[in-house]
Amino acid sequence: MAGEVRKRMVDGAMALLARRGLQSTSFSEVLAATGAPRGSLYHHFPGGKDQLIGAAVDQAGAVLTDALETVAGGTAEAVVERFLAIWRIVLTRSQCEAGCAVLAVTVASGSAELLSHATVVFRAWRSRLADLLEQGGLSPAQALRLATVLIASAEGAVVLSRADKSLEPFEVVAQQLLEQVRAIDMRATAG
Amino acid sequence: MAGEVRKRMVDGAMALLARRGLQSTSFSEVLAATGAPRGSLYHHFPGGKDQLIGAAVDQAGAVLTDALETVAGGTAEAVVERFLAIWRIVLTRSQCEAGCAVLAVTVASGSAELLSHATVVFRAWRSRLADLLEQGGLSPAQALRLATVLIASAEGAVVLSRADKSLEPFEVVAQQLLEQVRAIDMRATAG
DNA sequence: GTCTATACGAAGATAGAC
DNA sequence: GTCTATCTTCGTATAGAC
Repeated sequence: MAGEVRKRMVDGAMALLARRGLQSTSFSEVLAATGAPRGSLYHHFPGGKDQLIGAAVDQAGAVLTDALETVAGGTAEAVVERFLAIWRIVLTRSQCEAGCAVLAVTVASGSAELLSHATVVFRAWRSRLADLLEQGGLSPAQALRLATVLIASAEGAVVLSRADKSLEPFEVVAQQLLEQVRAIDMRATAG
Repeated sequence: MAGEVRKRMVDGAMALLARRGLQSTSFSEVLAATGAPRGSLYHHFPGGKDQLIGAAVDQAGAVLTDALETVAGGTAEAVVERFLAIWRIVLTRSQCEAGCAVLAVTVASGSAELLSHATVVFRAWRSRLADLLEQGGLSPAQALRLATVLIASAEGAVVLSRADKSLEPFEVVAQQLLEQVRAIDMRATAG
């Protein structure tokens, strides 16, 4: 297939971004991690590294939104649980050595164009999460607020757990977020 | 003074880490940003770049804990407000282009030794914040939980605001954190 | 304690053969 | 579409004069 090698490269870049940051996500590392041929790099990515990283950020965005679709139509609590579960998997699978590729690019972005990819992905997450939470019973305003808090808290919690090499900070934050959505649900049900 | 040049270098490294990440915090950039003499680098930091970055992370930790001391003895709400105000200043002063130096190192750490500096700083923040919140009226367990949530949420919110080039995501999260500490306070007062 | 010069390697990017 | 070879730039690190 035509896009086979390209996909391997994007996957590799995404994984490296999440684990080691923008600096270490070099062409050599991507090729070593994927076994992709070096000669294909500028064939698939004539724009060079920025194009490869941009594609990796976009894909990281799509992977998460896709993973969220399994709870479309569920309760707000189920949406929060699903979102947290995704990040918990990232941490556990990597022994707390990997995190978010989009965050990694945001805090180390060399070019404005690359940063704009991260901007778009975060906005898309926020927007989709808000939709799902609204479907789950929250008011539009509540849904948008909670979506923002959810992304910020989870991203920060993942960083703390990486620094601590322990799930504990993440679980403390996860617990708090679940209590929060339950409290909103209760108020909505009561009101 | 003996430590004058060294301090300028650490300050410059800290600022660059917060704004552009670990990759762009090169010796050349640090020297260009500080006007410090190149010949002094390995005199003050025989351990090379890791030692300089390690010192910058340590100092970033100290800067925040120092800034928190002004609310020692205040209410839990005042502690939260102060912590948020510190990050708000980082964002506003930089037009949302700077964030946390410790986070930057955590997600791009090249060496285990460097990561351990970040580990220590995050733990120190958490511990000191929990102390202050406990002094402000929270139970020890509540204080530790809120300190963790506070750091995670603020760190994540700063990243979102950087990606969005807008204070809005940060303010949404800040509002939520303030409501949270007020709710705990009320329960404590009522109970 | 500071300076200049330089060695060394890594990374991004390009050229041209196959 | 892939490969090898190479060029340039940059960043870390060292040496040795002042």
